[in-house]
Amino acid sequence: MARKAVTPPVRGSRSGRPIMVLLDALGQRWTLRILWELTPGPLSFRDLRERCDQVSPTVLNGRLKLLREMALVEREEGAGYRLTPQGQELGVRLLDLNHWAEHWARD
Amino acid sequence: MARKAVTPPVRGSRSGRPIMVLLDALGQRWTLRILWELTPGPLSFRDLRERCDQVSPTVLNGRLKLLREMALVEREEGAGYRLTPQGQELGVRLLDLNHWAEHWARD
DNA sequence: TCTTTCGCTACGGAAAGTGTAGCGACCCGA
DNA sequence: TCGGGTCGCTACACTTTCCGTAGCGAAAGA
Repeated sequence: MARKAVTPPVRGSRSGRPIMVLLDALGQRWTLRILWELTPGPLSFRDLRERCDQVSPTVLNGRLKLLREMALVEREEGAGYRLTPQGQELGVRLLDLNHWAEHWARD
Repeated sequence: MARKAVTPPVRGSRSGRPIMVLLDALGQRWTLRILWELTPGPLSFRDLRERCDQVSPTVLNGRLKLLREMALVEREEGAGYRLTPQGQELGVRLLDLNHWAEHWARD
């Protein structure tokens, strides 16, 4: 498919629209979950893995790499991984989503 | 989710927390994109597929089935697929996300 | 030195996604 | 009444991604 792509790895869409880049990244399994688990505070690689239902380290590392490239997550010596300020802004949206989900579950 | 009842497999998490169900569903490829493409208005199966970079009909149908079970999307005779009121609430959040993404892209 | 914990990688098997072809139902104009 | 077009959707073989487990090298105590 074309998604193997020409040059750049944005994979999901060649439109370049930021939302597409975002949707595509968030649409990979565990990405949203990882952000969610990091919103309360920093976590070590292993702890983060545990929170995410023991997701395989291969995938976790891949996602963290992606999220770091997107400047949503960063690694801090000693404290493990944490959201960047930009990542926290996204986290706020996730919290809102959580709020909505609670309500949605009572349909 | 509670809606899908007891036994099976929300796949991502056994916690039952709605946000987990949601994150898991949205974390499947194309799910977020499909919701996004439906926010402006209803689309036929084929049109929707075209908007989603010609995603394979197999996957598209699978996602639509899931989204319908989650009561986020419904099919209307003649008009194709469209968001339910609940789906539209989610769409609002996606629009907000879009707004943020535009800003985020200028990092 | 021995042990523990850290982030992270290797690798083989399993699952999910992809691309193409095409079916049955429906409509519409000839 | 016969194509020809569109609709939603499925079948199926192929490819990519993901998973689960094992384990490495480094660092930090004991």
